[in-house]
Amino acid sequence: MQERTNCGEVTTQLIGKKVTLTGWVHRRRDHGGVIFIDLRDRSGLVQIVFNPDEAKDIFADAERLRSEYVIKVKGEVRQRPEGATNPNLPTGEVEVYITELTLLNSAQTPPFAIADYREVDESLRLKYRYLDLRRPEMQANIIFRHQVVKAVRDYLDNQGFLEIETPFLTRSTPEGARDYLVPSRIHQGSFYALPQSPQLFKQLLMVAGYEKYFQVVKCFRDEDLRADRQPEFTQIDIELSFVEPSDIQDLTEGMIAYVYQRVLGHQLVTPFPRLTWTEAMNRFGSDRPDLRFGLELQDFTDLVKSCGFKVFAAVAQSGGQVKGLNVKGGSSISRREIDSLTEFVGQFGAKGLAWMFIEQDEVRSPIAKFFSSEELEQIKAQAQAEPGDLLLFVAAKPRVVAAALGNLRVEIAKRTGLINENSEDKYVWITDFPMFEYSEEENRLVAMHHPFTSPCDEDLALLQTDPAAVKAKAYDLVLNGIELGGGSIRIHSRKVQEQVFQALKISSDEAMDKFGFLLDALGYGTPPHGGIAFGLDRLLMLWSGADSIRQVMAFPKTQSAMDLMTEAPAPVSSQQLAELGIVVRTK
RNA sequence: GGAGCCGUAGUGCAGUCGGCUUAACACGCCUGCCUGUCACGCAGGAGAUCGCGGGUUCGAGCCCCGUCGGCUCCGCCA
Repeated sequence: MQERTNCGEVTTQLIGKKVTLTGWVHRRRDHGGVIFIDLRDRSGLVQIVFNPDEAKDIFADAERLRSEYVIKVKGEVRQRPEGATNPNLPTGEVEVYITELTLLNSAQTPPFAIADYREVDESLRLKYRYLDLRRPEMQANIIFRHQVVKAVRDYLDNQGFLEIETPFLTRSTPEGARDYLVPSRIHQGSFYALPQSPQLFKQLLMVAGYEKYFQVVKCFRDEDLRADRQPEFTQIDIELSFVEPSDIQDLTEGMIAYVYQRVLGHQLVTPFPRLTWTEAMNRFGSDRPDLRFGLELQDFTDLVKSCGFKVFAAVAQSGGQVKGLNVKGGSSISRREIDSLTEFVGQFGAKGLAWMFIEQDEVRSPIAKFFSSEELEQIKAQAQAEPGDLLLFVAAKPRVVAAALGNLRVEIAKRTGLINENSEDKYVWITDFPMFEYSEEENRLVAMHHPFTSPCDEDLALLQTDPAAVKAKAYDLVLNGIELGGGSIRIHSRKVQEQVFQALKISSDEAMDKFGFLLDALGYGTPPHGGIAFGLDRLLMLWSGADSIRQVMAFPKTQSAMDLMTEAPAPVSSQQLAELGIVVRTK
C-alpha cells in the first residue's frame, strides 16, 4: 500500500515533510486567489491550501472541486502563519501546501450536507445511511463501538473465555418473544427460527465442558420497536460453569470497569449496589430503577384503610395499594402541570392522580376534606412532608401503582431537573427476581426471566405447592433506569427443569418435543452453570449519550422495521415462493 | 392493536384563528468577484404540484375525513 498520512494526524511534527493525503472535500473556502479545503478522512480534518503562486498548473483543477469529491493530494506540511491557526481543530497549527492533485471521484451534491451540524430528518438519513455514516458524529459512534467491543473481547480473553459461534438457523421454541422465521426449502412446511438469544446453545456448551464462553452476537426478536429496541440487536453473551450469581456479577463489574478505563479513560467504582427485586418494586415501582435521584415511593395503604375518602379506603381494603411521591418543593407546580401528570399516569392504567399541597398551616387539596386532621398529620409524617412540598397519590392494584408511580417519579425528575447532564451514572444490580409472573392473556404462569432459570435453593420445595412465591437466581444490571443486561444461574438438574415446565403448564410431551435435546443433555453430567447477556447497543447508547440505539448502529431499521436504504422487507418472486412451498395470502 | 407529535424548495424551518403579497428566512446549489479563510466574504440567479387522496367553502399550505411515511409512548419485548 502506498505511503499515506491520515488527515487527522498531520501535526506540527510533520512540518517540512512532504505528505500524501486522501479523503473527501469536507468544506471549501475559495478566495479567488487562494483556495482552502478541509480534507476529511476517518481520522479527522486537515486544511490543505492551493496557492497559484506555488502550484499554478493545478489551480484550475482545484477550483472545480466540490463537496464530497474524493481526492488524492501531495504537498508540504507547513506551520500556519501567525494569527491564522485554528484552535478548534487538532490539526489547526498546520496546513498542507498542495503541489499534486488527483481527482479520484466526483460526487453529486448530497441530499443533506455531511459538513453540517443541523439535524436532518431521520428517514432521509436512513435512506442515505452511507452518507449519514460519513458524518463525523456517526463515525465517532461507530469507532467507539469498535473500541468497546475490542475491549470486551480483550478482557474476556484475558479471563480465559473462548468466543464460540452458535447457529442463526435454529429451532423455534415456545415462551418469550415472537420469532423471526426462515422457511426451509428442503423440508417444506418447516421453519428455522432466528435466535432470540443463544440461550440453549450456550448452556449446551457448558454441558460440553467449555466452562467459559462468550460471544458478541446478533439476536432477533419480532416485536414492536422502541428507541432502545431494534428487531436485530447485538448481545455480549457470557456463560460460565461452576459459578454463583456473585461470581458473574463480579466478573461483569470487572469487565465494565475495564472498558471504562480503556475506552472512556476513567475509573468506575465497583462493586455496584445490589437491590432485591422486592425492594426495588417497593421503593421505586420498577425492576429497573433510576437511582440518580430520590423521590422514592411512600406507602399509605394502611393509613387510609379506614379513612373517609372512599376511593382510597376501598382500594386499600380490597388488596390494592395507595402509594405516593413527595415532590420536595413541588408547590411551584401548577394545576395545569398536575393535569398533565394525571394524563401521564393514565397511560399506565391509573384512574387518577390525587394531590395535596402542603402549606404552613393547612393541606390544600380537593380531597383534604375527607381526612381528619390526625390522618393528615399521619400522612405528612409518613411522607416526611414539609411546607412547600407536593404529595401525589395513586390508588390501584399493586401492578398499576408500581407502573404509574415508577414512571411518574422519572417523569417528574426529568421535568424538574432532578436528572440533568451532570447527574452521575448509577449502576445497580437487581437480584432475586420472582421465577414466574402471571399472564392474564394466557391465564397461566410464565417465566419472568426464562424457563431455564434456577430457582433459589430454599424455594425449591415451593415449586409444586406455591410456584408464584418462588424466587429465582436471576439478576439484572441497570444503568440510569435502563436495563443493560440480565442473567441467571441455570437449572442443571433434569428433575428441577421438568418441575419448572410443569409450573409453566408445559406438558411433558411438549417439553420433550420442544426441549428434548436440553433435557437429554441435563442427564449427561451437566455442571452447575450460569451467565449473563448485555445489550451492546444500549450500553453504547448510554455511554455515548445518544438518544436512541439507532445512533450507535450502522444500519438500523425504522419503527415499522423497515430498512429505508435497501427497502427491506420486500416481496419475492413467485419462483422463490414456489421453491419454498409457500403461498402468500393477501388481505 | 392503541395514544400523541411531525410532514412546506436539496436541507433546516416561518406561515397554520381560511382571503396580503410572487409562500418568507437561513444553509446548500449555479454564475461572477475576491490571496489567509476556517460555518470565509460580496453581488446576482435558479429552485416548492405545501406527503398523497377526498370533502367543506365563492376561496384551503391553513378546517374536516381518510391514507402513507417518520418519531415518541402504551400494549408487546422470557
